[in-house]
Amino acid sequence: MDADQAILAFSALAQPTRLEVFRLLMEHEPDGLPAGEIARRMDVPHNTMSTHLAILTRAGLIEAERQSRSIVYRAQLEAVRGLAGFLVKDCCGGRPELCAPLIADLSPCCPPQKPSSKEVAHG
Amino acid sequence: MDADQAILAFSALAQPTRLEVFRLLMEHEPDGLPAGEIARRMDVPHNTMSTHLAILTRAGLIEAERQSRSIVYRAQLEAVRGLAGFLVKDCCGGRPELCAPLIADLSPCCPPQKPSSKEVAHG
DNA sequence: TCCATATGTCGAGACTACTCGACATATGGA
DNA sequence: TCCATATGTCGAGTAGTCTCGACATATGGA
Repeated sequence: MDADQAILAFSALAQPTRLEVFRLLMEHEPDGLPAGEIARRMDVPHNTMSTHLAILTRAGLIEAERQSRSIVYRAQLEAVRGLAGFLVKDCCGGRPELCAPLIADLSPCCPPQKPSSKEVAHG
Repeated sequence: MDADQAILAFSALAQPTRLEVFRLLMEHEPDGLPAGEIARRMDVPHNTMSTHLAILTRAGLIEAERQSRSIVYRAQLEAVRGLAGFLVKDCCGGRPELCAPLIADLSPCCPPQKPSSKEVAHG
């Protein structure tokens, strides 16, 4: 993930509809959702949504695959990894003392156990 | 970090000059840099830079503090933590199996070792 | 007060993004 | 081929962003 790619990703996520679409597709991993279904759920015209989906795709955050008449979109976990890595690693810059607490704060997000309740305490 | 705040942060970082300024200020933690120095280093007019700095500040990514006649800007590590957390935790959505590998990829970025010969000095 | 330095704010032009109607393309079925 | 469904592309209007000259504000020194 270089700076140009990061800017593409940041731009793509800096728009309410697209951010919600991305989160929606994250929830629907690994099955994905067809374009029409996404547009319906977000209450956005299909052509407007098509533009947003193209921008997210160009940023590498989602990927399209045709399934019969539908085109199913899926979130790209690799992109999230790359973008979060860019944010955190970039801050390191040879200075782990800055970066370490950032990662330490992320780790409790995914404990090696199944969460029974939805509580996520941060702060 | 809620969605609105995340969008502010993504928008702020989705611009080449601002992304570079943010990285520059990360390198200069915890001393920071005065606005004029930032503008000079980036070869950008001072008023243009002032606008960019205001946007980064409004997004919570940096903070200003007056020191005599200068206004010194510093990166906010808390914001990086929040944004990276939003990216990764948000992907969890009650599904640690998605999130865990993302964090696992970040961890080796900051091994628990001290920087040996590379002295970190502001130049 | 006056001046120099340091930074912020305003306004306008150029550029870009968002939206959506209209049309085009692609698939499946009869 | 014809039709219905599903999605993409184009064009135009509106709105927002980026940039920078000009001016305003804030600090320190004499």
